[in-house]
Amino acid sequence: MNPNAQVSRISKGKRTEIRRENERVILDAAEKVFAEAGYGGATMQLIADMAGLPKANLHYYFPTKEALYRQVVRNIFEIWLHAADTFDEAPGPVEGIGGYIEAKMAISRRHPFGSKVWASEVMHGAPVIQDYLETTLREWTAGRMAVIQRWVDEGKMAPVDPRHLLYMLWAMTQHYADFGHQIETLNGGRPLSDAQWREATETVKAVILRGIGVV
Amino acid sequence: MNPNAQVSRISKGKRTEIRRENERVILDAAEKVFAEAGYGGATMQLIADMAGLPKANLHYYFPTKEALYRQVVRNIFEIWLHAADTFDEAPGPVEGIGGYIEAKMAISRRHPFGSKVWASEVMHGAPVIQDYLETTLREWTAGRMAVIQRWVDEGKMAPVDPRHLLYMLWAMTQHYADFGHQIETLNGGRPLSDAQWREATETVKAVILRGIGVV
DNA sequence: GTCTATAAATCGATAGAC
DNA sequence: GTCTATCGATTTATAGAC
Repeated sequence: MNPNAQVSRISKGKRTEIRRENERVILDAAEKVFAEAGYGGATMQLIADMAGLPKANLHYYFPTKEALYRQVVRNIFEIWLHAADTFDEAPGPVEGIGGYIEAKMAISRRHPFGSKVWASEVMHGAPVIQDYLETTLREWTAGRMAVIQRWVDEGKMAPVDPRHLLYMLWAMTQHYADFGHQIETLNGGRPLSDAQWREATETVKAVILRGIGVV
Repeated sequence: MNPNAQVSRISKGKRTEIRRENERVILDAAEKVFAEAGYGGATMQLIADMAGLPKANLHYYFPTKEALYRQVVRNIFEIWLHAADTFDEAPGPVEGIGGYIEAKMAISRRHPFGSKVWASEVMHGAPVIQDYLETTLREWTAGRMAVIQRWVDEGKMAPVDPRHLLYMLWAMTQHYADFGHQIETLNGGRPLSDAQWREATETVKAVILRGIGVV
């Protein structure tokens, strides 16, 4: 019997589909385990159990634990980047910054694990995505700072330092994901309801938009 | 020869002093290593090297890695708690909340490792200090929310939800410690200067105080 | 109270049958 | 492409001499 028998029984397209589906299952499990246990605390066995696969299969799809982690971080980074489309198309700070806050709060609710993995990566000195910080993120930041500065120059908002305003927006919106456990505990042990998420988003928007002098 | 010979050569007070000094050195090293590597990534060997002691000595002063970690987290928690003395003695939100922002920003600069250990602990579900969240922090939060609500009722500030305002203050001030590496990278790889820390603090204060309608 | 040596457990990664 | 068994390295913790 040929040990490669399955190669001839399963089409190339089928194998590609199996690979894509397994990679997705593994990445979802890895994101959760890395978020809840940290990189050092996460084990391939834990991720394998969460994904419902034998541990060896993880090494078949991702050569090392670090390669798997790297892919998780990259996926999150992509989500962050596209959260600011509202920024570029907005006529002014009310729509631009208000919309950015709404988009980032929605991401915090939808991708809490990804946000935590990102926070953990940065807190530990960005050993894996340092090059991204120095290239992509730096350019992204410079572009948005320019937009904010233009609004200031046009008199559309109070003269606020664009850099620190961006940091404030990142901090407040990601806090609801990264410190979600603390917020949940202070909410009587219950996750925030739809109404409470709306309340949080509206409060952040109200304070910031008033704080930059546009309402 | 008596193996306890040193007991008779060293006084009880001297031994207490040695213990206190060694515990301090170990705790300082542990705070830094836990912050930079995470709980799972930190090893007793790394902490011992950082402290300049043999690994076995750590186990002499702290029975387990978890007990050492627990003490590090507790120390940080105490620092957080006393950061809000300005809150209680202030006549209004300008001094109270403005002073709180200044105090928290100063702590972020002075204790960046502690802030990161706390953030990491909360992000991973607070396995060690969950009871503190449910008791001390909950009471602390309720007390400050009452003060803010009183200011709102007295017309001293705009009607802003006290709970989410507190979360915003925590998020923005701690961001400068927890995401310090990212901020440093976006600052050309250099730590923030004295002037830049002042600028950051003033920007946060200006936006928040204007945002709650007191300036 | 200090330190070396080591026991006991765990983890990342791989070999090799299927 | 799947899975069991296991190797080799690392880690927490301790034993025991000094």
